[in-house]
Order: sequence, then structure tokens, then C-alpha cells
Amino acid sequence: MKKVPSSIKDEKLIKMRRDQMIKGAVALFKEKGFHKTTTREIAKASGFSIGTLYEYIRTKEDVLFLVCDFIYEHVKERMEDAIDMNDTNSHSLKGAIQSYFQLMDEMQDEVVVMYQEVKSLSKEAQEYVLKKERDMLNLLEHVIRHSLPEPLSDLDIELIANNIFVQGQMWGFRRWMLHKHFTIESYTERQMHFLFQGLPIPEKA
Amino acid sequence: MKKVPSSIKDEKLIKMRRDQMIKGAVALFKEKGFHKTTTREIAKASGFSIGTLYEYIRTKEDVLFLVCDFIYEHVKERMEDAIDMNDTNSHSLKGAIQSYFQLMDEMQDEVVVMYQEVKSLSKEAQEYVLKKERDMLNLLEHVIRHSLPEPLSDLDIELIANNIFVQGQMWGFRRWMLHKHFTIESYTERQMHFLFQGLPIPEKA
Amino acid sequence: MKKVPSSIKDEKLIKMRRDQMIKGAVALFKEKGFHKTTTREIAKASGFSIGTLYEYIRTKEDVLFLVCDFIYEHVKERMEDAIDMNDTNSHSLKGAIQSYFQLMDEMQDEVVVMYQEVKSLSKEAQEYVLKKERDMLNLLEHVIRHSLPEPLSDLDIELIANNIFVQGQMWGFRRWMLHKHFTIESYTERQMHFLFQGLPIPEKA
Amino acid sequence: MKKVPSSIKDEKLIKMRRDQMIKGAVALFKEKGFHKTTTREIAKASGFSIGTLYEYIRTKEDVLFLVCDFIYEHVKERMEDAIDMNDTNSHSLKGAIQSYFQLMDEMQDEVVVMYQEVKSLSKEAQEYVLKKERDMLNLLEHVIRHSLPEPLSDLDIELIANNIFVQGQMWGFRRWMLHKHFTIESYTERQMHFLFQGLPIPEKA
DNA sequence: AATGAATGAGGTTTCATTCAT
DNA sequence: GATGAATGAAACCTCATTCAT
Repeated sequence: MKKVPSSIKDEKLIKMRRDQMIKGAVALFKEKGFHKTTTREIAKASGFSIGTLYEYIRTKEDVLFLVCDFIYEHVKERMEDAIDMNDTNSHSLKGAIQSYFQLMDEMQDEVVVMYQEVKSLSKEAQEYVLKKERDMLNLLEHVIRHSLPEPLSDLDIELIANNIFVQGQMWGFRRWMLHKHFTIESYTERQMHFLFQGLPIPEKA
Repeated sequence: MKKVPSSIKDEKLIKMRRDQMIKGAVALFKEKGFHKTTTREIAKASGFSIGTLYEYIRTKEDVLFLVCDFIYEHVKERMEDAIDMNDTNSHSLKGAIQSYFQLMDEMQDEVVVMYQEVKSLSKEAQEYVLKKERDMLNLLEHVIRHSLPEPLSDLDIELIANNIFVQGQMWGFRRWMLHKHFTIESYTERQMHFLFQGLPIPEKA
Repeated sequence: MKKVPSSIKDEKLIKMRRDQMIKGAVALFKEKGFHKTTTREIAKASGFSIGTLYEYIRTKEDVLFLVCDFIYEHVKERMEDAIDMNDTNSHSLKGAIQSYFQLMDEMQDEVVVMYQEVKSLSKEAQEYVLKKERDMLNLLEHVIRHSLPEPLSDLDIELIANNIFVQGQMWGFRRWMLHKHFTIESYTERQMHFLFQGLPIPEKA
Repeated sequence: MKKVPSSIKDEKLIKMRRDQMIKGAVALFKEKGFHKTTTREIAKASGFSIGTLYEYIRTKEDVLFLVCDFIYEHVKERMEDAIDMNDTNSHSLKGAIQSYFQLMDEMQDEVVVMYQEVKSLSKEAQEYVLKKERDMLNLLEHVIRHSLPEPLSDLDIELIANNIFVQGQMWGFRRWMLHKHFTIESYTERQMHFLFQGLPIPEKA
């Protein structure tokens, strides 16, 4: 759990400075991507000098890790808040999807950044971060499992969870396509419709 | 749409050299990403010298463009072959999905590369490439429109086309998750099942 | 000869802190050399903070000076103790050599450090420190001059003094070679043997 | 034996450029030491750009290695030339010493540089270079062994070889002291005198 | 007197691109 | 047409030093 060492002792300060850093870095990464962003730009956007930046991280990759970790953690927390694990009520799946899609709408930029840049992390860091994605999928799977009248196989549950997860992200990374004709509300409504309804069956298939 | 000038006259040679280049580059980009791959590595993997590489492109970004363009073009062509635009038969949607998923399985590496690196292209190049994505979606939309017994709204058609498109790509870029429990055949079957069937409805929703 | 100013008033404290500093620094310099040792490491090894370090010195080079000066001073003092300037007894040269070699054995690390790093001092500091080397040589020269039955020329005396001086240091800086087959005692004995005896003369030379 | 890889293919060119490099670097190292010399200065002194420098080495330490290796190799070769291994004639030791001291006089700067900076090499490189020192000592030992009328113990031979070796270097690294009153000729003559003659014995010791 | 966070000049190294052969 | 040596801007990172607390 201990990650990204710093030469600064004051933990409060570390948190504060790193928050500044993440904020600045997300903005830059969104605009030009991780690789085209220089450490000096990150320092500047964070409001301190290059020397200070390196008091709080060891390498440029640490910044990316901090950013990814922050986003994943944030999304995960919000999902946990939105989903009542004890509520097996049948509405809960719809509610969960709605909350999740809403969140994806709010965090579009972050999600797109994260989405494109995780591959630049070291294998180790990637695994650490992906663990949180797994957690979120488990959450979704749990809701799916307990919200449906008829039980689904574990495989089907996994598939549906993945579909929902990706459809949430789609709203962000295919915005150039989807935002032309949809609002997040209409998008949510239609996706939900087809999720439950399916397509009109061709023939007797 | 003349793109990527070369100082070489012989068009045949250009095509040949660029094919070598694309093949080498895809392998490298898959492994380490566009930014971490050097032009020298590309030249080496392509089987010629750095000097020769630059006889066939102007900048490193040209390589990326060539790669993306090639992949999109290839996928597009294969989809056009697979889909008979005149066949309004009701089975055609299923057939199209099957062909497309099959293709995505074969071209996993290419698709993942393309998927991660398009954002590194210039806005202009991105638009050029994305145009081909638009074409593919149109293809899917056409099939959807003409395969279903009941007509869907244009918006719904667009949404479904996007869903199918992304679910095909998912098979590649979420392989770490999906390939554990699915083969491309079972994946296709279950996705198709839920596409038409939907989930068991909770309540009377 | 007031050297290395400090912003601290309490002279006792200065001496104490600087002793800590020298001890820590010698260990570090021995291990990684002056240039690869950071001021922060010196502070840490000395048991106080970087801020405090700079209360007792002005620049990093001051630390090196303090170290070199300390070592030279220490060696010089010990040599002065060992050599009774009034004792013109013929044994005194052997005694002096013995004491000096013994000292060089005890202070190997320090001598090696000093030996390698003096050149990193400013010309001015170098001269100051080398002055003490001159003093030690004078000491040796004095003993040589007054211990031999037949008088030697000044030049010869200087040469012999230098030889002895360097042979003492050799024990430290060529330890990888000499310590394999010698102890300080056998080394002293053999060196002394050849110093007085010379080699078996080839021919009638 | 293969050491210090280069991205240049033309071996002739590598040799040429590295010779330029060594020449430039020795001058700089002599003046300011390895650590205070920047790679850009080395490039400039070598007569090419910083980019070119790095085509012929991987790291700054490689330059130091090249320099040390060159010097050791050069000295070794010259010693091998000077010493006829088959000549067991009694004069050979004197001749060898004379040649060696002469060489040390010519290569003063190089020897001093090498002497001070070997410690900055990696352990591995140090061992590689020190191997050559061992070879030179063996050479000296051989001559000593075969030039003396009375046989010496192996230990004594080793000791004498070391003494001669260091006395040669002394002429360079203690020049501030020795060059005041000696020329290389008189230095050689007196050192040789005491080597064979020893000191006038105090008492009957 | 002691601390340690902040600074930024400057060091090492990489790599896209050019051009003479 | 092909080659690969040369270039230098620019990237990442370090660390001696300062100064407010």
C-alpha cells in the first residue's frame, strides 16, 4: 500500500502538494498526453519549481501513477457510495448504472486520460491500478447477481458487468460520436432500455 | 487524399518498403507503444537503415499514420467484404456481427495498437483516420436498419452500432479480463444472446 | 589562520559538531568518494539536519577541508609525539619509521581518503594542508640527518624522507596488493631491511 | 576483452574518434578532474558534438575507462618493449628501471590522472584495469628475479617491485616536491643508488 | 540553534532528423 | 536508392544552498 516515496517528512504537506500535482497533471495529460508533457510543465502547472516536484516523487512515471491511482480510487469510492451492498432490491441495478454513468459523465476527462495512459505505467504499477478496476467490476457483478429475478451464470454476469463498465467509459472516449445526438440522460435511458429489452428479434431466432 | 510524400519515385518500391515498415512498427508499438519506440528501432525492424526509412517518410508521426491508416483500411475492407449491402435478409446482422468479431479476434494486436495510439496523431490525421471508423459504423447501421423486423429510430440504430463496434474491440483491449473465461466463439454467442434477448426483467419494468 | 567560518557562536559546540561531521564524512568519502557524497548524506551521517550542517560550514568543500586538515593534523601530532627531536640516538630513525608505519596502519582509511581527495580542494586550501605534509617531511629529515653515522647530502636526505613517507602511505593505498602477503610488522621489517641493506649488488656495480 | 560498445559500425572510425576523445579527456581531467569535467566539455575538446560523443560511448564513465585503459595499456606496452625477458644479464634491472622512470617522466600527466581517478570506475572496470598493473609488476618481478646474483624470496621480490613501481609514479604525483631539486636523471640515479646501496648502517644494527 | 521545504542552475543522456558518400 | 555518422535541441533528474519557521 505504501507507494511513491518522498523525501518530504510532513505527510500533510505531501498530500497537499500531490493533490496540486495531480490536478495540474490531469489538465496537461488531457491536453497533450503523458509523453508530450514535460516534468517542468507539470511543476509549473502544479504551482511549484522543478526541484520541489522532485521532492515529492522520484520519477516522471510516479506522476502518472499518482494520477491513475487517484482517478481509479476516486471512481471506486464513488461507486461504493452509490451502491448499497445490502440492498438486494430489484431496482438497485438500475440505480447503480445510473450513478455510474453519471459519474463517468462528470469525470470524462480523467477517465479518458487514465484510459489512454495506463499502458505507460510499469507492469507492476499497472497491476496495482487494475486491481481497483477488478474491485469495481466485482461491485457491479454483485449488484447484477442480486437484482435479477432469474439467476444468471457467473460467466454471463461477468460479461454483462464488463459491458456496462465499458459503456460507461464509452460515453467519455467516444464523445466525438455520441455527444452529438445524446445527453447523458438520454444515453443512460437508451442503454438501459436495450440492456433489459434487447433488440426486436429477427425471425424466430 | 495524397498522403505522406516520399522522395522515392518508384511507387511499387514505396508500397513494398512501407509494408515492411508497418509490419515492423506494429510489432514494436504493441510491445512498447509509439512514444517509447525509436525511429532507429523501426528502421531495424523493417529491415533497412535509418537513412532509408527517411526516404519513405518525413517524420516519425508519418509511421504512426501509416500504421493506423493501414489497420483501419484493412478492417474496413474486410467488413465490406463480409457484409452484402444488398442482402436485407434478416440473418445478415448476426452474420455481420460474427464476421466482425472474428476479424477483431484475428487483428487483436493491431486493434489494440490503433486504439491506444490514435490520440498521438495530429488532429488532421486523426480526422482522416476516424472518417474510416465512421464508414464502418455506417455499414453496421445499414445492416441493423435492414435486418430488424421492427424499425428502430436513427438514434437507437447509432447507439446499437456503437455498442457492437466497441464490444468487438473490447475482445482485444480487455483480453486480460475476457480471455480467461471465453473463447471468441462463446464470447460472440453470449454477446449476441444478450443483444437480442436483453436481461431478465426485474419487476415488471 | 582562522579558517572555515561558522554562524554559531559557541566554540565548544562548533568543535563538537565538526567532529561529528568529520567522522561521518570520512566514512562516506572512503566508501564513495567526495564527489559522489551529497551534503544531505553528510548531514545524516553526522546526526543532524542539512540546515544545521550549513550552520557550521559555508560550502561542501569546507567539509573536505575540515576532513583533510583533521587527518593531516592528527598524523602530524602523532608523529611529533613519536619523535623526540632531541634524541639524536642512532636508533631513533628505526623507531620513527616503526611508529609512522604503525600509524599509517591504524589510519589507513583516513589516509586513503585524504590521498585521493586533496586534489579536489581549492589551490589555497591545498597549500594550507600540504604545508603540514612539509612539516612531517621535515621531521623525518631531521631524524634521518641525526641518526646516521655518515652524513648524507640534503638532497639525499630529502629523497629518503620522501621514500619513507610514501612507503608508509603505500601500505594503505596499495592494500589490495600488499596485505595479501604481509602484516604491518613484516612489511615494516622488510622495508627497513632494504632501506639499510639495499639489494645484493649485481656485478661489481 | 570486448569493452565499451558503440553504435558506430566502422571500427577504424571508432578507434580514431576514441583516440581524439582520450586526448581531449586527459587534458581536461588533468586540469579539473573527472567529476568536474562535463561531457559537453569532453565532446568539445574532442572536436565533435555531444551527440557524436554518445555514439562512441554509453556513459560518462566509459570515457574514464577508455582513458585509464589507454594509459595502462600504453605504459605496459612500453615496459614490455623496454624489457627483454630473455636477457638475464645482470644489467637488465638497471636498464628496466631507467626505462620505466623515463616513461613515467614522459607520461606524468597521464599517470597522475589515472592515479587519482581509477577509484571512480566501477568495481568491474577497476579490476580490469588493475589486471594490467599486475602484469607490469610481474614484469618487474621477473627482471628482479633474474638480475640479482643472490636469490631473493618471492615476498622480497614482490616488495621491491612495488617499491620501484611506486617510486616511478612518485616522480609524477609528488612533483611539487621532487622537481624542485631533481631532474629525472638525477632522481633515477639517486634512487638506484639507494636501492642497491642502502643507507649507511647506524651502529651495527 | 535547529530544522527541512523550496529552489533552479546545470549535468547527463536520448533521439528525430539531415546529408555527404 | 541506400547508408549510417553527425548533429543539437530538449528531456529528465540531482543536489548544493537558502531561508522562513
